[in-house]
Amino acid sequence: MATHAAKRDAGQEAWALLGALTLGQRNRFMAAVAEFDLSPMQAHALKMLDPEHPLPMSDLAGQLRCDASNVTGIVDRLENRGLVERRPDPADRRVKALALTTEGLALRKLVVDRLAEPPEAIKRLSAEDQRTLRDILTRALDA
Amino acid sequence: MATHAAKRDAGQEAWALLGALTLGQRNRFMAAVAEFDLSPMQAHALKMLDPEHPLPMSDLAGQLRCDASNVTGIVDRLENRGLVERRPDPADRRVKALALTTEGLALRKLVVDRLAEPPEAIKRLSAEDQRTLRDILTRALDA
DNA sequence: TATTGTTATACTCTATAACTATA
DNA sequence: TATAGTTATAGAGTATAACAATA
Repeated sequence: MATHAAKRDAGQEAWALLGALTLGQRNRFMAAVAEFDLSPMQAHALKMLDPEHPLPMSDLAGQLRCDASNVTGIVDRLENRGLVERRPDPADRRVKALALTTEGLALRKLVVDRLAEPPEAIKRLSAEDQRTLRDILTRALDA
Repeated sequence: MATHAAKRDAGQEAWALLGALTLGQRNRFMAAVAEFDLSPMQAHALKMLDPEHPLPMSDLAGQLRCDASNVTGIVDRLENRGLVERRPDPADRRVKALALTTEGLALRKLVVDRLAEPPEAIKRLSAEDQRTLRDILTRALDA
C-alpha cells in the first residue's frame, strides 16, 4: 500500500502529544496558584522576581511579555498583600525596582517548588525514559 | 564527593525543559491566533467545536474548563463574526447547540493546521529523536 | 426540583494613549 | 527629546449569584 503525504510524521505526533501533556498540566498550574490566592500573572511575576537583586518594573514587563501599564496593576496587588515592595533606584530616580519581602520570598519558594515538581505523567516514566527525554529536550532547546 | 538529596533527578530536569519549551511556544500561539483576529479563548472554542456535530454550550464550557456564564460571551463574539451559530436542540429545548458556519469551518481549519505544525525546536531534532520523543510521550500519557 | 443558558456584578488582564517626573 | 512609570479607557476573560425557560 502506497503511503501518502497526509501521514503525520513523528515530529507532528510528538508535538501533538506535547500539546496534550501541557494542556493537561494547565489545570494543575491554575489549581496550584489558586491555592496560594494568586492569579496566574501574579504567580508568574513572583517567579520572575529575583530573590537577590531588585528588578525594575520595565524589566518585569519584558519578562511577562505584556505592556508596562499592566505591570503597575499586577505589582499593586502583590504590594497590597505585602509580597513585594517598590524601591527607588538611587542611580536613576525614574526607576522603581521590585524587591521581595520576607513573606514574598517564602511564598515564591512555595510556588517555585510546587511547579518544579513533575506531574504524574513524567514521574511514571522509567528512569531511563526520563534521562532520554531530558537529553532529547536538551538537544531541541540547545540550538 | 558525596552526592546529596538536593540534586535534581532526570524527571525534574525533563519537566523544567518542557516548561521552557511550552513557555517559548506560548508567544507563537498568541501571535498565531492574533493573526486570525481571535482571542486565545475564542481560538480554543473554535478548536473544540466539532465540524460534524453541534455541541451544546454546557459541553463547550466543560471542555474550556470555565463557567457556563463565560461561554455566553465567548460564543456571542464568535457568532457576531458569523463563525458559529446557536441551533435549538429539538430533543431538549433548553439546549442550544453550537454549529460552525462555512466561514467558521474554514477559519477553524486554518487555526488547527497552524497549531499542529511543530515549532523549530522539534523540527530540528533528528528523525530518530523525533520518534523516540513520540514514543516516550506516548508512554507518559498512556497510563 | 433540577438543568440550560442568560444576565448582573465585580475583579483581573490586556493594549493604547496621554500624562509625570525624571534623564 | 527620550525613557520609566502611572493613569484613563475600553475590551475580554473569570467566578458567583440570581433568573427564565424547560425538563
